[in-house]
Amino acid sequence: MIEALLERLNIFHPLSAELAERVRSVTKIAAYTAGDYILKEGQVCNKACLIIKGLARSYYINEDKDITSRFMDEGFIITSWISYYTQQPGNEFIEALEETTLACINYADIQKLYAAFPEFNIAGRKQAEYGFFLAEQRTQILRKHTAEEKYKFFLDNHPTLLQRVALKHIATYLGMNEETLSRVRSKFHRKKV
Amino acid sequence: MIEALLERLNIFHPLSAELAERVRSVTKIAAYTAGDYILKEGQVCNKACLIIKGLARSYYINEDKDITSRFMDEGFIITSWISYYTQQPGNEFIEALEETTLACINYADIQKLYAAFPEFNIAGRKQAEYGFFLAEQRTQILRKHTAEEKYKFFLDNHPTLLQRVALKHIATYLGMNEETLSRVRSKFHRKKV
DNA sequence: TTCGACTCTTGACATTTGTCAATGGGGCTA
DNA sequence: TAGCCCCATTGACAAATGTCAAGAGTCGAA
Repeated sequence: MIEALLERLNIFHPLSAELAERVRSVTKIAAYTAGDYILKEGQVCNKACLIIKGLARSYYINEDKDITSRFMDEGFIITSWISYYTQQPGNEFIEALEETTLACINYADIQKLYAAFPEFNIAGRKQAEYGFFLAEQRTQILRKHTAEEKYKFFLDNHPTLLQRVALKHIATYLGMNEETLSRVRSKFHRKKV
Repeated sequence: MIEALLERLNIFHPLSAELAERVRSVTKIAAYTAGDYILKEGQVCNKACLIIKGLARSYYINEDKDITSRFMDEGFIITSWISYYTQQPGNEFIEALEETTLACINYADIQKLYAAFPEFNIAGRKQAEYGFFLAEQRTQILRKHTAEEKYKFFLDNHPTLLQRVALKHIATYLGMNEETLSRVRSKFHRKKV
């Protein structure tokens, strides 16, 4: 399991044997079943986790409503970034949507790795750059004007998620409600036939 | 001028004399007046620039409409991140809104610095982490439901920009049109008095 | 000063999206 | 199999936002 994490880091920058050993020693494997919480509102996100297998969803509560902020699947690194970056309690929940296995490292251990192994900052930089890139992509979807454009963008960018995720969560991810998404879909698919 | 950039990098991680000298040698100062383009649609964003002084706005065209994606002022590092990260042509314009001075380094030179000075990755990591953080913050504004919530969030998070930026640009930044923002403002300020 | 360009505001109306309520289907459990 | 819960869909109506058009104020150039 931990080897998946090491492989991933190796792609960013080859790890020395010593660094690999140190990473191995601080990584913890965690398993969740559908519906389990990986992080709760009000907690500090004090770890970063690679998804080995499974699917998770982050969301927050706004005026009693559950708003999905991200979907994360295999190969993705889970954090609630604002809370992780500031090390302050955040407002996001992260929930497993399927049987999910994670490889996690604590925030404090990650900082120690950065300090002890300067080259580990190369992997850290590339991961942060990639996270930034994904965040900018997510922003694009919210800037689309109409519900139909948003749905189309979602289909283009996350073709596999439609099968794995409840529509009501996709709706809040796209910034609309369940019923609007349902109407857009029926209109959209009628058009295509 | 270049010293401002070095100071900024020093905060992230103290630069060796050699690295500082190298940074100095690849940094170029550029000046723009209000209305000048710093980047145009279709170009590859091949540099990162610290704003020494001034204010800039990034935007893109969607169905003949100009949609503001970010405002950037003193101390901010300008990139069009998706284009910079992928080194592919992007769809963003970046425009100076005031007399603006930048300290710029080319993408290729930045990569060389990362390769030649591993500790430079510490600064790069921290900058990317911070950019990621800001991107997540910007996303929050777009997830607010009503025009009034969005305007309130903008006032709380960018109190100084209101004086420096045309309202029509703030409107598209918040995902609404000029008239809606105008109505929200008149309602909002009536309430407060 | 006068003209024109631009920004911001306001009104009337159209369109889109949200809300509330009801219905049907699928899957799980007793 | 019956009953239940959850999900997705649909309809009728309400609310929010967009569109189009007009007008007032500011600024700078001729």
